[in-house]
Amino acid sequence: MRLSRFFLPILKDTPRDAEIVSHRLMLRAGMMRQEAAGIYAWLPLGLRVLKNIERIVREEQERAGAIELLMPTLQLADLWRESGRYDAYGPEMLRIQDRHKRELLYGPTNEEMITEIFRAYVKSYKALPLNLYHIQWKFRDEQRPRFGVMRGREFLMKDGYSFDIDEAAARRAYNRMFVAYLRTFERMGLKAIPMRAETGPIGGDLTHEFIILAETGESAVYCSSDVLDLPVPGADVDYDSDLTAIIDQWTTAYAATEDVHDAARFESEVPEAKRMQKRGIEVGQIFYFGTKYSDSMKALVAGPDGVDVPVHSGSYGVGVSRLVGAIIEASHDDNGIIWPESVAPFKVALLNLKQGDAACDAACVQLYEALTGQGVEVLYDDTDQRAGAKFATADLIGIPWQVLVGPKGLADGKVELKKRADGSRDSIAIGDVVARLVG
RNA sequence: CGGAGUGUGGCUCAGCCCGGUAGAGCACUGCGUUCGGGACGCAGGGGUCGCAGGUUCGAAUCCUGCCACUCCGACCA
Repeated sequence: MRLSRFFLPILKDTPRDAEIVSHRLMLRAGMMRQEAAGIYAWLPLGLRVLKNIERIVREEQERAGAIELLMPTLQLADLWRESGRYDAYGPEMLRIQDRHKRELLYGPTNEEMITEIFRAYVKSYKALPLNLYHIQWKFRDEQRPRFGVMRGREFLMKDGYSFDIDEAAARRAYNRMFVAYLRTFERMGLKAIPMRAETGPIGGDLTHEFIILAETGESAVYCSSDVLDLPVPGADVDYDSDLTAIIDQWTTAYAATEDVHDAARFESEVPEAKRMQKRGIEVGQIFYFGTKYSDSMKALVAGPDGVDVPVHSGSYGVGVSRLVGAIIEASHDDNGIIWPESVAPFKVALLNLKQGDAACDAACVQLYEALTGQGVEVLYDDTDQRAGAKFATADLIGIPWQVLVGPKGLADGKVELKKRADGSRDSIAIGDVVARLVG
């Protein structure tokens, strides 16, 4: 992508309404624009990041055996009356009426709808286990949206739902998602800690929140520092095997959100030097809630003995849009965002330090074509801004690699390769650039 | 929902207390000079001063009501 043809509305000043760093940087980097409280338009740069996060979530869900579908944003009120949540949910649910005066709602979550879909088709234990997920926009009319995309009213969420014949099988499904989540967040460069948590209105008795430690986090959390060093399962993890050992390893050390924190236990179990009392951002949550919805909504399957039993379910959420902010909170410096390569909007920023200089222009075009030809996503700054402004922009939007092409280096056939994360620079021959950046 | 604030050009703000018909910087347009860390000069364009009432000869400024947004708290699959 040539910057001169891209849409990247960088801001020099920090918008007044933005308090926390991720919100400020997202606005300054031209990633999104606020349209109303807690409602944002995703601009091209922000959308690229959002899509990359989505892709990682999707890949890890598929790896763990979950199957993607897509449910609508609007749901019928009657469906929610079946589970009893239409009245229970309260004013956070956005209620809408269509022209026929039918009551609809903009979905805050999808347990009811997925249960309705499940019960319409699945009648036998032989079709189980089943895990269906989608990545869809949700709306919760928060009383107080804040922190940019970290707590919006409209947000993109991956929500998945598992269906099993009994509790033991459902717990295996829960464990698969537990492992998938560890992998998902690690691939985004995040250290997410699974913590015991309260179940909330969705119900259930087994749940973990995946928490990123950050000063700007919304919830107080308590954990042993031991959880920081645990190994995340590799891509070769066998989801068909017994994952209990991994789960035990990750749930042995103390880690709890404020709601379920037990101060006495914390102090007796965790040596003082290892006690961490921090703030955290919730980027995912998994629940096992048994037959809560299958009972009320009559989602029954026949077991091996031919008798219908309510299916055991869990739900598994990842805050996709929230992750954009969370990653920035975890990875930035005074100059701007520092994207992990896996989610970066572009891998390489190609900076023409003297636009209009024949040699620089030619070298940039050559590099641009060579890199894009190899499938590398390049943002080529071919604007007539001064070099300093180009550096500032590239740093602000956080692209992992910067290739600096200027007359000084070019005289020796060289360009500089700069790494955003640590600012290190390498002077390398033009011919070596592609090899350095591919693979 | 309680408390505290803020609304003036695309962005950041000044002007308001003490009423006289709107400014600066950035951004944008044109020309020129510049060009390896956010350039400079000259000339331009762009604003129902959140909305509605009221007071006044006259309101961005004073009064009343409303709306929006932000922060703290409560709340938060």
